[in-house]
Amino acid sequence: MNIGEIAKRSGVARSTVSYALSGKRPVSETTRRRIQAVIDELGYQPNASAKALKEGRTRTIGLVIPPAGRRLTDMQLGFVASVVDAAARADLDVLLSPSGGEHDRSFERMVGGRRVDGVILMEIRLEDDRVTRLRQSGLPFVGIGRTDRPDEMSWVDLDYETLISRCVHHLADLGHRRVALVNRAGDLLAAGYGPAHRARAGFRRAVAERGIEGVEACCADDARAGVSCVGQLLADHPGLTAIATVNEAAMPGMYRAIEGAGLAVPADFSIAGVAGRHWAENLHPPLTAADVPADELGAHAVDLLVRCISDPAAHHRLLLAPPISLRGTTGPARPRP
Amino acid sequence: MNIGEIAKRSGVARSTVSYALSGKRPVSETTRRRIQAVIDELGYQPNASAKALKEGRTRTIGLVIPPAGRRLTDMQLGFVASVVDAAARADLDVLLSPSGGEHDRSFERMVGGRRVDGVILMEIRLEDDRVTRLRQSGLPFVGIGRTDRPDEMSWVDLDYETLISRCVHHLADLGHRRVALVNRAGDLLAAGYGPAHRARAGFRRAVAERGIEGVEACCADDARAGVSCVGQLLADHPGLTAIATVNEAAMPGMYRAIEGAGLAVPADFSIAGVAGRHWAENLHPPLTAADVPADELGAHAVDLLVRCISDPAAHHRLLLAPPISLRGTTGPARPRP
DNA sequence: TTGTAGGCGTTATCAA
DNA sequence: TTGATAACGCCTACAA
Repeated sequence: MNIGEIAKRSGVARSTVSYALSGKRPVSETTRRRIQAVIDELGYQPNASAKALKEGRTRTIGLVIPPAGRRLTDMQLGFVASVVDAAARADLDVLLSPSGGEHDRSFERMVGGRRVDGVILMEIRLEDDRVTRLRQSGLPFVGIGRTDRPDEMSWVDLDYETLISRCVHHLADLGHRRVALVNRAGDLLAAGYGPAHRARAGFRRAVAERGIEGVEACCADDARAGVSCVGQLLADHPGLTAIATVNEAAMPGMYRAIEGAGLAVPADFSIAGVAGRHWAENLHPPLTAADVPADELGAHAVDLLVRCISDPAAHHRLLLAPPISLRGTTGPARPRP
Repeated sequence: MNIGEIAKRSGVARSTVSYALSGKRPVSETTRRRIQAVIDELGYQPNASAKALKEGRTRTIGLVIPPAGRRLTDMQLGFVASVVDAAARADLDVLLSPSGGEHDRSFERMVGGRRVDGVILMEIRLEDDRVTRLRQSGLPFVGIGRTDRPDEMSWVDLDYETLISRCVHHLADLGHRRVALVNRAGDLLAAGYGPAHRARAGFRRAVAERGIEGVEACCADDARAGVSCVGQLLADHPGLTAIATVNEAAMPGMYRAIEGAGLAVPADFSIAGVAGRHWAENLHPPLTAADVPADELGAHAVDLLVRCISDPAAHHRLLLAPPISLRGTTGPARPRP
């Protein structure tokens, strides 16, 4: 079914059908109705490829997600869901590309084949080939996260450095003198993943500012790694009384390790972190954390991208530092039993 | 950058460039090389819209996911990831549509605008408008899940009826005489969501077969609902000694409620369920469950869809009933303290 | 108020 | 071995 068929059956020219649909030229009420009747009867809808070819835009945005090998965290899932949702509200479709570091066919198809009008890039590294590729392609794009040259692109990001720093200050205020950072996985840190680096930087800064002792550990993104990582920390550092963490996925395991060591939270041991609100609330006990507004982040990213598309020269940035919500996993420091 | 430009700079006709790229017609080695050099230099890649228009196919599949309002379960996330991954392996792109029951613009764009060559439909209801719409459109599609007329479409599904029945039999074998089913959310059941209905059917059948007492409860898909639901069950039914469940997301809460009632798992109380392997393993203690092979399901769906696309007349079906993995949350029945 | 015609970038048929 | 040309379905400038 195409516009020519509709035109023929309505007894008008193809252009008249087109104008009746777009409203860009007045069409008499009678012909408009006749055309509409035929369209309704046959269930016609313009072919998206032809339209995209003619108009030079696809009304589609690309969303580049981490490849499926490593499973997405709850927070990342929140981003994806909110991007898809915000795009749908703006009548934009979303094309997904699971692309990691190297050249990736689906990414290349999306960018090189001009399948999309713009791209949202998740899980950006401090140095990122995909950013380079997108810049040279001229396609508008927005990062959820930023590289080490943040002024050269548009992005929305969480201020992990500030957030972790606030956690440490909060713990120091409660009298904790020996605090550990449970960071993301070691390979992410090694690969130059921004949040892991910036969390470390914020941790070091705050620890120095307060003159307390800081211990750093990397931990894979799952509950079992959390158990062993925190188990090790507790064993190695008897004076440790608190943890600051950005590793959402490992938290259930961290709780378990603390409990397993015979410590009560927050009476004997404190935890503060950065996590999705839903995640923090559903832990037991609910986690004192800076609540990552995943929904907002995705919506903001779509919003910025739409602006980048209409004005490709401009860059837009948004750095969020949500406040810490006290939920009861932090308390006054007390020497460990 | 388009094929005409490449042709001009290579000093050949547009068709020659096209053939050099597709290999559908012999091109002399020298011209081929000359063309390739220009292509490499300019980084040319055919425009996807033009190609789709000409070829009549987009090399894209649509994936219809539940709208973002209700957040996806771990298992659903696994489906999405595996579909995207399997599609990427087959050099297919994935267009996402968050569409629930009613008419949805993004769904309509995808189907009516022929933006995709086929569709994978998640979270199908026993009666589902989207299935009706897809059938009339003639677009090949595969359901992850099936309607109450399963012979009229292609699908992959889990045999929830059999799986829950096996859980009940396993519990009965251990001597449990009073067993509860913790089903998915009540509104899902009311909306005619297949897995919830089939889980109930399997539960009732097995309970009848074993002549034991069954209690049914619906529970929203999150941990806190699990706490209150199981808390209520334990309070209302003192003789209850085991639970069978398909509500993955509520399980952490269910554990918590059981623990809160002073019961140990599996010494005092048993649980068996259906859950993603990753999920079951990461619970504490690890859950005895039929492991949903989410990765396989997604890959199978893509595979079936590809076959449906090449032969639109045929229907393909796949019903999976993975065995129960014993992990230590079920034990001999013992009267509750 | 409506019709005609050209072109978006490709692929494929027909000729050379 | 290669080139000219038509066609995919749509939108829109121009003409009537």
